[in-house]
Amino acid sequence: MNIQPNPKAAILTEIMLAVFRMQGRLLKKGDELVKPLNLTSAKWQVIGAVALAGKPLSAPQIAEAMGITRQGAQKQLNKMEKEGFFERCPNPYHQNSPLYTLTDLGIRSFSDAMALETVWADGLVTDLSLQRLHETLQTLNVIHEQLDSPVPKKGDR
Amino acid sequence: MNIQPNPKAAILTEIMLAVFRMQGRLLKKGDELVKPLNLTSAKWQVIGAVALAGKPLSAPQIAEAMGITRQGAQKQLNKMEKEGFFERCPNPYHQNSPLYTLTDLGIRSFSDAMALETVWADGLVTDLSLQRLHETLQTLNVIHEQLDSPVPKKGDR
DNA sequence: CCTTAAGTGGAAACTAGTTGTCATTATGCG
DNA sequence: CGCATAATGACAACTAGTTTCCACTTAAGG
Repeated sequence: MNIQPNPKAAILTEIMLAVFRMQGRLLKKGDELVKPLNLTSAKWQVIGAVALAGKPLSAPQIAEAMGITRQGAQKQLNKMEKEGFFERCPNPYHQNSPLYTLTDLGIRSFSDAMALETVWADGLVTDLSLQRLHETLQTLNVIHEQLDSPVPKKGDR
Repeated sequence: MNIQPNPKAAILTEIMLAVFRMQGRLLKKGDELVKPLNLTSAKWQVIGAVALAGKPLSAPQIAEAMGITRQGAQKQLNKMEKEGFFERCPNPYHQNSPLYTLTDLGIRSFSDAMALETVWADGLVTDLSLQRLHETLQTLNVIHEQLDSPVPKKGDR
């Protein structure tokens, strides 16, 4: 099963696979969690981006906060505006690029989702120490930063 | 920024966000890495599932190994058969459900991808200890197992 | 046997994201 | 001011997965 010579690289491979598995599971669980609020994981993330910014954002700003393309964010925004989670308000710096504000419904949905998520998360971490969680987060962040650097060529090591 | 009362749950939330960010980055990097082999991350994963099993698998078996639905796996398989990575061979136990074998091209693609991945992974883990990586993997696995249990009700804690 | 339930492939509609193109709207520089 | 360039929204086509339905095979029970 383990064909890779470097044991650290082998574990990293398993971490990558764990990340894939977790992502799928998290999205599914998230969808279930916020379904009563008429939300999906994706919509929840859009609302979260604006709520955490604490001010109206344009579509490209939301995209950047979420780490997706501006077209992807725009798609969700167009739907969510019709569903009443957001309102457009004029952007003083760009007439063609409105800012998106959370409506009352949007604000309420976010705080409801946050409440659900807190209860859920509490139940997941009982077996793990704070120290352990900290280290894990830090490790993931280190790997994530490394992912920004280019793929090394064969002669580079 | 941190509105959650339980510090462990708050860190877990950040771990979840880190997992989302990493998943996106990993897929993008994976696509770049195996593009010279005429592969994508998704196809690489399908090939990997069969290669690691060491024997031909049916579509539902591949789906289970990958953690996706059988229809999702079938879609990739139908495409990849046309592209010459797989061959169908008759399933003695189910005439309607062929087994998928890697062709020479499929086998070669997998080992080439593995070689590329090893070089890449080596470069990502130089800053991290084996111990640290082990603990991270273990933590992720604990969280993943917890994700299988149902969302706790308000009275459960 | 026959019938029923489970497993399977195929196809369609859907979610969520991507890339690419086009027209319009800023922005900055000469 | 005017013009090249960047930013933006709209739209279309694509990837990768999901759910849902239908039809056919297989397995198990009476």
